[in-house]
Order: sequence, then C-alpha cells, then structure tokens
Amino acid sequence: MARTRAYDQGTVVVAAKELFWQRGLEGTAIGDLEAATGLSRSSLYLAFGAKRALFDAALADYLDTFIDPLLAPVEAPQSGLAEAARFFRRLAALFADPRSRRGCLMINTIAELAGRDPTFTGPAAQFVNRYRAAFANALRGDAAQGDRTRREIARRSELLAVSTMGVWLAVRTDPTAAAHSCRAVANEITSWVRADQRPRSRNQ
Amino acid sequence: MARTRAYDQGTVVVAAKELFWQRGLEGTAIGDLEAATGLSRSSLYLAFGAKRALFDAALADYLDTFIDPLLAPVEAPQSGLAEAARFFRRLAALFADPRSRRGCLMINTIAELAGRDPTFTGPAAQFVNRYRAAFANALRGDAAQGDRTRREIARRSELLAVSTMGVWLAVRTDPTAAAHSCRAVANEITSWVRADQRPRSRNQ
DNA sequence: ACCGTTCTGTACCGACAAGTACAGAATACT
DNA sequence: AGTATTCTGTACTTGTCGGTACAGAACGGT
Repeated sequence: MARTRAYDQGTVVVAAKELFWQRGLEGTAIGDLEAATGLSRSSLYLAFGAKRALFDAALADYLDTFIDPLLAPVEAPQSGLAEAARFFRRLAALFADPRSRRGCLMINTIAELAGRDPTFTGPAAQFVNRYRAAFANALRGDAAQGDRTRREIARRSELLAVSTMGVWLAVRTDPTAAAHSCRAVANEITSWVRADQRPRSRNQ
Repeated sequence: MARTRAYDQGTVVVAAKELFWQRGLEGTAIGDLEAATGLSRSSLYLAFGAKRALFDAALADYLDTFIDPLLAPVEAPQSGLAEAARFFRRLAALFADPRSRRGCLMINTIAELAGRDPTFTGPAAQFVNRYRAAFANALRGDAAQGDRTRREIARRSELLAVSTMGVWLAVRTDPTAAAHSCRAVANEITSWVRADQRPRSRNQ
C-alpha cells in the first residue's frame, strides 16, 4: 500500500562508507553524500535519521566487509605466527593500491572522535583490544607453554597491536614507506618462528 | 612611536598549542582561541594573519618543547638499545597523566590532515622518518656490524617507529592500556639487548 | 601636550554546515 | 480508477565557522 523504495539501502551505505573513509566524518557534508549516493537529503534523513546514524552503519559495514576478512585468519583457532606474519604481508600488498592513502576507517575515526565523543571511546578501545587478542591467539598457536613464553606472548601481541595501528596511520603519509614497514614487521615475526623452532632457545 | 603589545606572543602560542592539542585544528574555533589566550580576534589576526599560521606556530612549539626533548636521547650519537627502551618507558610514565588522553599533537594532525592537505603531507612523512632514523641510530649503537645485523636494525627500527605511532593513537582510547603497551615494547627491546650480549646468538 | 602609529574590542560578512517543512510524484492495495 | 501511504526534491531555518571593517583606546617620540 505504499510506494517502493527506488534505491538499495545497502548500496547507499557502501557509497557513504567510501566517502567517510576518504574524508572522515566531519569532512563529509550531506551534500557530498547526496552526490555520492544519488539520493537527496530527505531520502537520506528518512532512511537514517541523522548523519551520524548513517556513519555508524557505514562503519559497521566497514568492519564486516574489510576488517573481519583481514583479521579472521589471525583470530582462527588454528592460527599461528605464520598467520600473523601473513597479516602484515597482506597489508603491505594492500598498500600498493593508491586508494590505501585513506588508511583505515576505524583508525581514522579513533583519531577523530576518541576522547571527544564519549559514545565512541568505548568501541574504539574494544577495537584495539580485538587486535591484541587476535595476535595473542596467533602467538599462542606455535609456542610451548610456560611462564616465560606466556609473558613473551603478552608482550609481543601488544607490540603487534600497536604496530598495526601505526602502519594504518603511516600509510596516510606515505604508502610505499608504510608497505615497507609492514614487511619489516612480518620479517620480525618470521624471525620469532625460527627462534621457536630451535629447540629450547632462550630468546625469552 | 607606537603602542606596545600588551601580551607575550610566545605565551599566546603556548595557549593555542594546548587547545589544538586537545581539540584538533578544525575542532578549535577562533572563539575558543580568544577565550584561551585572552586576546580578541583582531589581535590574533593582526599577530598571525590566519588560524592556520597560528596552528603552524603551535605545532612548531610542540615539536621544540615536547618531541625534541623526548627524542633527543634516542637520536644522540652515544644512544643505544637501552635508550630506545627508556623512550618507551618514559612514554608509559607520561601516560599516567590523564592529560595524555589528547595524544600527540603531530600524530593527531597527521590523522586530520595527511593526504587531505597537500602542504602538510610532506612534513608528516618526514616526521615518521625522523622516528625511523632515531631508532636506527639507537639500534646501531649496541650492535655488531655485518649484513645480518644491518637488516635486523632496519627491520626493528621500522617496527619501533610504527609502534610509537600506534601507542600515540592507543592512548587516545585508553591511557592505561597504552602505558601497558609501551612497557611491553620496552621489554621486547630489552630482550634484544640480552640476545645481543649472548655471544654469537643467531636470533637473526 | 601633541600626533602618528599600533593595538584592541565589537559588530559584522559571506559561506557553509546539519537538519526540517512541505509540496508533489510514485506506487501498492482495494 | 481511486486513494492512502510512502518516497523524493526544493527551499528553507538555524547555527557556526573563518575572516574583515572600523572605531576608539593606548602608547612612543617629539
């Protein structure tokens, strides 16, 4: 008993995501969104209620379609050091695409909102913790148990989590250099594999 | 033959720096700057010409008074691994201050402007390179020469540079967790010292 | 004491932001 | 075909932004 929508909501969210990804939340005006989605203000506001709600939908889509596939192998139960290294090599490969200059939508948003928007700070911290947990899972995969290795895993998963955040920022200034950094991190991880394979090595 | 200025320009820059540091370039309005500096628009514009010029002065002051002292020991000729570790422990100590939530003004500005403002992208990349060079200098301090160690130094200085950027972002979401990350990085560096002191260790 | 120059505050400007009102177009059901 | 309901475009409101105009206050040199 009503007119049907002339557009697909998912497509609109994807178009909005691309824009937010490139220009940030504040940097994207409603007019830009109109142009990118082909919809007019009224349709946009009818469908999402507010700019921020559309942004939240775009961010959720980003996490689902971009971050999840990237992180899934690292988070899998059968993950290991090799998978962690592969993660950084995959990032390096991504950074060859000139579009990678836009960085990571989530990291960009943390820089824009964390500490300023109280509703965002929580999810932001959780996102960082997800990286920590993912790498801890990967590092647990190959390692022998024991107090020393447990501390080593904790330490190195912190290191990899903050490194990930760092390269996502570095790619905003120089993708080539950032890709180089990714390969360096991957190589460092690979050196851990070699050290672990040596029986009873005391490279704490 | 003219009226003397009733304020100190340096003091104004410092006050502006504090504001930009906390709220970012776009997030700080001229009205905020009036309130923080005690000056009125006209004085501000007479002295600096534009908001961006005042920001540039604030950023330069930030680098001089905050980043330089922090990085100087790492960049010194007699620097070494211990100095690199100390750098991260110093960051961890800084993060105990609740004001550390504002992060690093330069990193925040990279997130805000890099890739969007063409005049800023260059200096931003240089800033990242400064970290790479500083850590490479520190790592060269203790290491024996040789092809393998040279590659190791290059790899690890990349790792530490991006880690630094990462913790400066992480502190925006959770200072306590970020301090923990800093200590983890410091401990990892310390483990390198121990590995090096072992004669002929092959922890590549 | 005067005067030219510089400083400082208020009021204002045009641009642009997010969001809203409302009229009219398009549809699905009866 | 008629109609209730939803969709869509234009025009508007309200607020804030960076920046400017200009009048008058304050000072240094003579």
